[in-house]
Amino acid sequence: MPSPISTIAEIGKHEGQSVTIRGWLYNLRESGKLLFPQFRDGSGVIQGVVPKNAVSPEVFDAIKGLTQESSVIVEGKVRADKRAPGGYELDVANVQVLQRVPETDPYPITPKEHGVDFLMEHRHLWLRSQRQASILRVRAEIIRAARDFFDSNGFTLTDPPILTPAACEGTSTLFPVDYFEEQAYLTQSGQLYIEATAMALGKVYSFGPTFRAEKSKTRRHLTEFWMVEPEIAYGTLDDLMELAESLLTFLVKRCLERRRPDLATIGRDLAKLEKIDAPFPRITYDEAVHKLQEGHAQGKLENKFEWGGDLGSPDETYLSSLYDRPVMVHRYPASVKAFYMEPDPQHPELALCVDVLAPEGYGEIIGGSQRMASHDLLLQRIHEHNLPEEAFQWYLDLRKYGSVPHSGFGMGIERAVAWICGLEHVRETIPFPRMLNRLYP
RNA sequence: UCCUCAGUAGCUCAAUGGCAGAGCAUCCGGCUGUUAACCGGAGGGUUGUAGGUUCGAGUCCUACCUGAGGAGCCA
Repeated sequence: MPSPISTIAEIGKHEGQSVTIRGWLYNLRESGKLLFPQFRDGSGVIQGVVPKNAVSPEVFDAIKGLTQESSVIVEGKVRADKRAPGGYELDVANVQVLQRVPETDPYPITPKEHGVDFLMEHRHLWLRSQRQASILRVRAEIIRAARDFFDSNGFTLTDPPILTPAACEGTSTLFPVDYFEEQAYLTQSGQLYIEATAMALGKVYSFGPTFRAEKSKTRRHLTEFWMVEPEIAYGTLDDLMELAESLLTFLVKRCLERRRPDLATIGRDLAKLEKIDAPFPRITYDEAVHKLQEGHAQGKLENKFEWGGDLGSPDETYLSSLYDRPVMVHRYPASVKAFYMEPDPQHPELALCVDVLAPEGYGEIIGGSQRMASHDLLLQRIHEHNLPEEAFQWYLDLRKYGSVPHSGFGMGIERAVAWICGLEHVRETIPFPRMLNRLYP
C-alpha cells in the first residue's frame, strides 16, 4: 500500500490525506449500503465509512463480513467530522484482512457488559478494551514519572535481589522457592538491601516486583505487586514526609499533564486530582486516635478505636475522608510496627514512622520510617521478634561501620494507580494481576 | 482463617414449589449517517457438583466446589 502508515492517535496530522491503519475491528455497524466499521490500533479508535457505491464489491463484502477483533490493514482518506467522537473519520478505500475471526468461535468480549469473573478469565483479551488500555497507559506514566522524579533528584537506582535467603517478617507471608539445596523466598521488600546501597551511594531507590503470600481478599491486595522504595542516608522522618509529599504531587501533576484523555476515558473525577498539592496534612498517631474516637462518638465509625492498635481499613477510610489530599499519619506505637524502626527520642514507645493515606478511601499507599541506627538496640529487637540473628549479620554490619540516621519508604504502584485512576479494585492496574485464587491467565 | 452474598444459553440477567425465558453475541433478511445503532426471523440449556424433602425442585434442606464483597494482615 502506498499510503503512509499512521496511528489512530496521530491521524489528525494527515487530515485530507490517504493513510494506512494497521489494527483490529472493534465493532461494525451497518445501515443498508453504508458500513460503519470501527477500527482500533492500540493508540485509539476511529470509525470508517464505507458507502457501497464508493468502493469495489470485493472491499465492501470484505468489510461487511468482518467479525469483531479480526486483524485488518485499512487504507483510506482522513476526514474531520463533528459527529466522530475522536474528531476524525476514515473514508475507507481498501482493506486487507490478515486474519478473520471465525463466527463459529467469535470474540468473547462484546461491547455489552460482563461480570468480573468472566473478564478476569479473559484478561488477555480484556486488555484490548479502551478503558483497560487507558489504565495501562496511566500506569506506565506513573512508573515513568516516579523514575523521573528520583533520577532528577539525585537518587541512584539500585536493584535489590528478588530471591532472598531468610524470612524477615514472618514466613507465613513469603512464597518459598527451591534454590538448589536451600530454601529461598521471593522478596517481600527490597528495603533491607537498599539500606546497604544507601550507605554506599547516599540517596538510592529500588523499583521492582514484590511478593506477599497474604490470604487477603480485598480490593487493595495483590500477591505480586510493584513497589518503588527510596532510601536516604542521613534522612530523618521529616525529610521522608517531605519526599513523599513531593513524589505524590509530582505523579498526580504528571498524569494530569500527559494522560488527561486517558483519565477521561476511565471516567476519573479530575477536580479531585486538581486539589492534590503540597503541603499534605500531617497528624500524629495520637491525633489520629483522637479523631477516630470523635468519629465514633458522632456515629460515623462502628468500632471505638483504642490507643495502641494499628489502624484498620475502616479507620483509614474515615481519616482520609476528613481531607481532600493525602494525609500523613506519623509516630505509631512501636509495638504495632516493624522491628527496624527508630524509636522517637521524646517518646521511646513511639516509632519514627509514617503512613500516607490516599484520599477517597484508597488507604495506605506509602509506608515508611526512619531506620534504627543503633547496633545494640537493633540486635535487641531482632531477639525480641525471635528473628534469626545470623541471617541479619550483614544488616547489623551497616550499624557497625559508620552507622547514620537514615530513612525510607515504600509506595505500592498498584494502589497509587488505583487512586489516581479512581478504580474500584487494584486488579485492573496491572496487566496480569496475581491474587489469592487467581494465577491464570 | 472468619462473616455475607451469588452460581440458569457464549455473555448479562428473569422465572410464586407447577410448560426454562428475555436482551446482547452468532447466523439469515431489511435499512445511505449509525454512535453499546435499529427492525424482522432462526439456532442455541446436564439450571456449579453430589445427595435429600416432595406427586412435582432452577426454586426448599445438607455437604462440597467456584466466584464476588468485607474483616484481619499489609503497599
